[in-house]
Amino acid sequence: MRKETSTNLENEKLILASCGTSYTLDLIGGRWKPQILWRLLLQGCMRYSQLKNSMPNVSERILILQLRELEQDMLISRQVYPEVPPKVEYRLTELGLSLKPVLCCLSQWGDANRPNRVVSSDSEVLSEEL
Amino acid sequence: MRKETSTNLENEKLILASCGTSYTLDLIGGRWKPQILWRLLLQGCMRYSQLKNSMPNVSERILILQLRELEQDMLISRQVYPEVPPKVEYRLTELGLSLKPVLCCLSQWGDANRPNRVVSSDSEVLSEEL
DNA sequence: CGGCATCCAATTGGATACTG
DNA sequence: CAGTATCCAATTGGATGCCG
Repeated sequence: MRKETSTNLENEKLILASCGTSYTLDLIGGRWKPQILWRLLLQGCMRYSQLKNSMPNVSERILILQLRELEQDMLISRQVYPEVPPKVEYRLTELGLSLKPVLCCLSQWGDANRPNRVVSSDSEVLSEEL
Repeated sequence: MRKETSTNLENEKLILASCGTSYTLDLIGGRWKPQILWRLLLQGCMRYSQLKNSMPNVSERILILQLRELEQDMLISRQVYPEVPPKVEYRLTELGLSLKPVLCCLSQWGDANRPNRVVSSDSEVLSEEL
C-alpha cells in the first residue's frame, strides 16, 4: 500500500514540469542562441555573413556550431543557393517561430529584473511589438 | 547623418531583447536549476536532505553549487537553524516566485514540442529520466 | 545533517589559419 | 561567401572522502 498519494502526484507534476523546462532550455540555452533567434525573429531572414557581422564577439566556429544545433533541433532552416559566390540564408522554422512567446517571456523577466538595466522606453516598445 | 534609422532601431531592440533573454537564461539555465526551482515552487520549502534525496542523479557538490548560485542570484533563500543536528531550509524568494510564469512558459512549450513525450500518465517512464 | 576539499573527466568555448 | 581544420583554454560536471 502506498502512502502519500498527493505527494506522488506532486512529484509527477514537478517531474513533468522540470523535464519540459529542461528540454526547452536545452534548445535555446546555448551561449549565442538567444541572439541568433532574436535576430531571425526581427529580421525574418539573414545570410550567414549578416549574422556573422552583426555578432562580432563570436568566432566563426562557434557561430556555425550554434547554427548547426539550432538547425538539427528544427528551430531554424538553412537554405543554400548553388551559385557563385555562395549564398546561404537562415530563417526560423514554424517551430522556431512558435518560440516567440517563450523568448518574449524570458526577455521581459530579464529586462525587468536585471540590475543596472536600461530603463529607456525602448523596452516597452519592444514588449508591445512582440 | 545616419542612414538606416529603422535598422538601428531594430538593432537596439534585438540587443535589449537578447540581453534580457540571456540574463534570465543565465539565472535559471543551470543543469539542475529547473528541477530545484520546480520542487521549491511546488513544495514551498525543503530541507537540504529532502532536495538531495529527491534528486539522486546529482552529486552533492553539484547540488550545493547550484543552490549557491541560486542563492547568490537571490532566487532562493537559505535559512540555517543553529541546532544539533543541523537543519537548513531552502525556499524561493519573492524574486524566485516571480519566475513562476516564466517557468510555466518554458515547461509548456517543452512539453508540447518534446519528441516522444509522455502523453498520458506514465509515471514509470518519468522516473527513469530523473 | 549539511556540507567542503580534492582530484579528475568531459564538455564547451575560442583564436587562428586555411579552402571550394 | 560560407564555411572546415587544428589546436588549445576555460568552464562545467562528477566521484570520493572528510568534517563540525
